[in-house]
Amino acid sequence: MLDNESTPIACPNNAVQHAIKADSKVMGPSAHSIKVACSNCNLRELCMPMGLTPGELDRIEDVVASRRKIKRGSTLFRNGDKFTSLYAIRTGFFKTCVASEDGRDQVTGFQMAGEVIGLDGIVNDNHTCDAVALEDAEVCVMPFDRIEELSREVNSLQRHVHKIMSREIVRENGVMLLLGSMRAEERLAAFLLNLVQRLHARGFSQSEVVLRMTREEIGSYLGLKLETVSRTFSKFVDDGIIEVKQRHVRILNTDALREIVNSKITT
Amino acid sequence: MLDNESTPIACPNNAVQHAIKADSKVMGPSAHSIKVACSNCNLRELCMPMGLTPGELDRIEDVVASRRKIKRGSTLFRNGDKFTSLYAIRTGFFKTCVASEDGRDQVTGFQMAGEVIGLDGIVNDNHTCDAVALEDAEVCVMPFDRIEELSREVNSLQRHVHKIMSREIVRENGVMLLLGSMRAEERLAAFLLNLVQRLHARGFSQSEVVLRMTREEIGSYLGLKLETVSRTFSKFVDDGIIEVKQRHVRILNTDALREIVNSKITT
DNA sequence: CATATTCCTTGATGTGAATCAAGGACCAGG
DNA sequence: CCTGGTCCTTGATTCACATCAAGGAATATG
Repeated sequence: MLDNESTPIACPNNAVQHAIKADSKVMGPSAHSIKVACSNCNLRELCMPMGLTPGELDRIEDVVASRRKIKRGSTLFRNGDKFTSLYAIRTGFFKTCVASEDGRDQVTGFQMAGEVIGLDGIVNDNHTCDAVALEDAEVCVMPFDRIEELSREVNSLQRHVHKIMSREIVRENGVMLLLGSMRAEERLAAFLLNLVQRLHARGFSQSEVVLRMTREEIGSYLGLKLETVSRTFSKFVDDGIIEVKQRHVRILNTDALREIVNSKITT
Repeated sequence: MLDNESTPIACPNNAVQHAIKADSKVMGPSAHSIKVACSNCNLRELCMPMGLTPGELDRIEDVVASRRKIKRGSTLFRNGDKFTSLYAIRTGFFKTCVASEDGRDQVTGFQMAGEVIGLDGIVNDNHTCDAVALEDAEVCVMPFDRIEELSREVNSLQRHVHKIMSREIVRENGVMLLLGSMRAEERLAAFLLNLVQRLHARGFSQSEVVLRMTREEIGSYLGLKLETVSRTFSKFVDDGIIEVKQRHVRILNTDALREIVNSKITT
């Protein structure tokens, strides 16, 4: 439930946050010539090339047209923008959010390195949400035409694209369960567990998180007000489950969080 | 927002509920020989064959392996079932629901004729939700292997499959907005508007709905308790916005419902 | 046809989270 | 270093919805 990435990846676990910097160093100072190399990218086990043979990997590199840097606070795409491409996140952290006509705003997800965003745009050739960088970020731009073209030829890519979309559907099902039936503590516990699980799959600590988003953004995602998020953090601290210092969260008792999520409401 | 089917279809609007019976009559008494003919199906403008040329249409008929009838109350697939196929609904009405380990249950959607279910199963080769028929139903079984195979050859089918998945993602975004930020009245109003809009696209009335689900199921979908759903219905009746007689709902003032959904919370 | 069962409505009461409010910590920029 | 702004915490109060409870309508079943 609530999994963005349910497939755990074997990888070093002692890395500190921000350790994954993809291959920017490898490429050297001529990096702006933008010769993409998925084969060298540290994210290849998580990202688009996942499960491809080396031969197929060569071909998928043609899909990545270019890279794009996004400054913290600016948008990769916006509601209403023409849809052209999917984006694989190389570095950085995004939120996606939808808005209703009357100005209400809902964060629909937080995305990190190796995840793909932009799927919402396919159906109407227009994006229906905003993707905002919560820290300086870089994405691989993958024109959707090319993805479709190549996935007609490379079966495993076709399958992978389908899985990415299906995974997003399943993730959203989990969020619906969360929003529809959980209480504040359960929501926040589920959120934290999901976050560390995904970070862990990228080589980060299982117990430490530096939150990239504000309390208000967490609240929007979880259907809570920022005060409630703050209070619930404080409650967890009082209970000795976590330590919180601003955006730095250390999880002291993962099992306690799991129990909170699965609090059997004996009905 | 909350649209399952945002594309309005030109079709007769004076049909009564249950008018769409696909082509069962056309096929005659030998229907159980199960020779599928999307080309004859009344749903072809909504369903899988949407936007295909006649030539392509011939080929997609090969995708539909068989039909399957599902009695009211029984499941088409269940959480944990092996994923093999997508299902296009020919007749009837389904709900999909996910459950958490501790037994909580969340309806994630209601699906009607022409809609495709089963997408959740692609990512892990297992279904992660239950699909339950809310009335006697019939589906076209489309083995996913075949869909993938054919969509490598028929570009418009490939595109269509992508759009179906993307549409589901966008729909769920809308539900997240609803669950995360709307109040009971707004949720129910949005639900009713969405339902009639989709029924209207199938030739039914814009103002009359026969609900196929219980108050409890509506509540689960909307993140409310059944008593709240009932009370909110009563409130709408008091306000002269709808008439309710059990599961039969007549919408008297669509604009009022729209205003409720867009109730500007001047914050 | 009688009766059980499911589903729905309505009232009374309780409560979790929202709202309102104030102050404090941290950060960026002059 | 100061200063304005953003972000966070905490308390007091309110409110929307849940919960508890009872009865009634509709439907299914023997």
